[in-house]
Amino acid sequence: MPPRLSKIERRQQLIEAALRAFGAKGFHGTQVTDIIKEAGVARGTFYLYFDSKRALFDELVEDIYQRVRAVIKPINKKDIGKIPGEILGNIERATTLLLENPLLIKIFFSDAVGLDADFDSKLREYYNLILEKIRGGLTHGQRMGIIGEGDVEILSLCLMGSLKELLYQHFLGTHKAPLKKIVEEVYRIVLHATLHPDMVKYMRKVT
Amino acid sequence: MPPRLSKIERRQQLIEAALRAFGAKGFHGTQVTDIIKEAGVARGTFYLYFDSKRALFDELVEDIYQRVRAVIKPINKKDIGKIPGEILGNIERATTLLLENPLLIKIFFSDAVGLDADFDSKLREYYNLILEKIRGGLTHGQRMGIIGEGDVEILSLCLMGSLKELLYQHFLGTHKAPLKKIVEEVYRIVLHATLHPDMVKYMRKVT
Amino acid sequence: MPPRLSKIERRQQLIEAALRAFGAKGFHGTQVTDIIKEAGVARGTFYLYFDSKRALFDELVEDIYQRVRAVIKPINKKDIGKIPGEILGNIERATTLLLENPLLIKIFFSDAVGLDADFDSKLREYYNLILEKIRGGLTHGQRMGIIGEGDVEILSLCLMGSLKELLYQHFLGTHKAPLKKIVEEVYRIVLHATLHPDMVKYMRKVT
Amino acid sequence: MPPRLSKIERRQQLIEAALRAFGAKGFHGTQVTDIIKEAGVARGTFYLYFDSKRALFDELVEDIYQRVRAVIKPINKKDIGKIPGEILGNIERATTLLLENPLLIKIFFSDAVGLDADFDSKLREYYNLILEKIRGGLTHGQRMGIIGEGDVEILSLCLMGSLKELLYQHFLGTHKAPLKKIVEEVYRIVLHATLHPDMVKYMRKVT
DNA sequence: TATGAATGAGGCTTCATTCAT
DNA sequence: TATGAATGAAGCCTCATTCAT
Repeated sequence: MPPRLSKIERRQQLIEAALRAFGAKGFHGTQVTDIIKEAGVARGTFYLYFDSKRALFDELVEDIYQRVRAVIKPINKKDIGKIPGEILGNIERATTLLLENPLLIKIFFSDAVGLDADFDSKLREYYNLILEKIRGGLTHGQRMGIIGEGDVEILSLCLMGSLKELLYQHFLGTHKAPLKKIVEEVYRIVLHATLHPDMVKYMRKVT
Repeated sequence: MPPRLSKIERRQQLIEAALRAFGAKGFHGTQVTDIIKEAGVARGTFYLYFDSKRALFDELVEDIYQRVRAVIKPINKKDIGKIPGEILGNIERATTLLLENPLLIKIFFSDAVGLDADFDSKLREYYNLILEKIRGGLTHGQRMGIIGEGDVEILSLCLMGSLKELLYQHFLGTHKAPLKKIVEEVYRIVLHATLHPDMVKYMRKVT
Repeated sequence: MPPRLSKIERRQQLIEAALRAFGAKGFHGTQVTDIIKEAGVARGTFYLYFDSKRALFDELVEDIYQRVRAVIKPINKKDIGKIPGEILGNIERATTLLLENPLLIKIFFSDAVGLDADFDSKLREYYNLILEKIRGGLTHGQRMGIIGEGDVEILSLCLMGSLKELLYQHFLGTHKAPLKKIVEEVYRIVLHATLHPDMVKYMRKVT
Repeated sequence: MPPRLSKIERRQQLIEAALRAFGAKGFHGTQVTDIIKEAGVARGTFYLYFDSKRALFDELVEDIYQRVRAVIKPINKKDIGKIPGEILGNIERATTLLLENPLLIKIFFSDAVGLDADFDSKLREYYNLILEKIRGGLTHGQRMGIIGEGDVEILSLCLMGSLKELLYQHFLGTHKAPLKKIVEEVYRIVLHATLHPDMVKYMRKVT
């Protein structure tokens, strides 16, 4: 009775159902029953496409991570004047991606946290890869005199933490500012907190 | 075998065992069995002190929250010159508390997240209360010309997010800077990101 | 191993296993384990068909009650001469039903008694509905001069009590008279205890 | 702190507490905790006086049984004219005893039923002893021409069933007729149902 | 490929009883 | 004799996964 779908479509259908279910109730709060009801398939069908509930979740998280990475472009360090704009672009694209897919935020920032030791270390790895990009940018910027003094380690954590918090609170509905506003403000804060005083002129231009 | 401890001590013993267990394996990963083994008491004893595994966890989280709140002192807004120092004090005390009790961080930032809808909303409430303090301080600061322009809502989220991230990464072991260093750096960033340019002279004094 | 049975059959199989188990050991003496062993299914299967051990028991009792009610027909009060025969028919049908299903008796009269306050009040309700029928019949009979004087309330309780006791003792094996004998004798007693002296001629006819 | 009581008083205190507790919630619904709270003693104290919750319950039931037996006097079969009065006396005393101690009814008729196979057979024994008395009286009465024809076995079960039902419903509150009324009516029914027609004149005298 | 009934290990909680003080 | 903290066997229910059709 469920319209015959190709293997890929059926798989996608299950992934989307799981996304909604995990997003709504978290990993532990979601039962396989919830997912198959949402997808409108039988229990056995689920295991035709995924090895386990956990395997599906892992896949979901990995996918989210890849999508985030994909929108973060390396910054062209040759042209100083363009750097702020490129940073801004990265922030904007990542933020847009996640804000447009609130469930991704919920799952990545909340369900995926504290699942178990194995998973936590994988998650840490993900964050580290993103952090490295930020760190790399900052270090480079300091060497070039764009970025002001300060501990790059800590600074990058603060940047990531800020972004995570903004996204998470946005998802929670506590703070429903429009995307554009968020991006602008984050950008302003980031630059204030990081830019070398002499660079403020570039900053103004962009904002 | 051990009616050696007073009721209060036994309770404390269980709380500490639970703290370790939850900290190590998260709420779902921790069985009552783990807690009682850790504490060295019988199964029934656990339920003599707590209604359920969940009730104990709730108590733990509530307790952490209360301890954090307790170290955050209201800022005396009369003496402008002292404000940065008082902010610094708050950051320092909260940070110290959590860094000295890494399990608190793990539980509050990770296990407690995404547990279920009910709990999430309670957690959100907690964060809101802390956010309100930050927001209040920033707003007041702006009116007095201490804090620069910018969206207070977003700024406060960034500040909290930064702190959370630093603490969490510290717990994860990714970033094991000494307490003093963290506090200083956070303070520097916070002020850079928030202070009105004219206030920089006060900032220098403190750092 | 057995997806041999239809959902309805499996359900019935479980009901019968439960009937035997409850009949043999009472509600508290019966574990879910007993029922599933008796039925030869796995633990989870039980909960596939019933919400809980208690829910199954409730259903059983409700079902017994419905079956008893179903055999008790309203008495046609137009034809005086037929009334005794119709009363006799009701007694006979109810008695037959229960004697043929001794476990029903055990469960309804014994296991179900004193289970808890909620259940007791439901049971009371059941008995009241049956009592009302008896009371109604007696009152009507008195108005028509068929039934002799006497407190209808008390009389109806005695009638029901007599029947309950006979059935229960029959189940206990204390008194294993054949069904026909029991029905006749009950009928005789009931009529002696209730009939108006002038009605004795009708009574003789039937017996 | 509980006023020093003699062993016997403390025991009695526990028995009364248990009577109330069992009466209110049944055997299974009553926890040792309920009894000791009601009695105001410590947990260990309970086991100083009774081997187990069950042992206490058994004792209670045995005691009820003895008290009922004690009020049922043998009937002097010499003087025909006095027999109805003596029967009436027995009914009256037994009824009075139980109606004055509603908890006894609840426990004996409800909690004690269906407890387990062992107990059920003991209970059956009790009832048999009482039934034997009734049966004996009826048989004797038939031989002397006082009691009419009919199966004594069945008749005696009906009598006991009637009494049990009246008492039970009285306890349940469904039927709160005054003691005197109940006794009279039962007596009337019993005699109607059992007496030889020629004996009606004696009956009238007593009522 | 799809179904959904069946499985059973796993985990939570209860409560009668014990025992050190 | 009294206490009450501690015990742990027992029992209920859940839910991810399997498998016969």
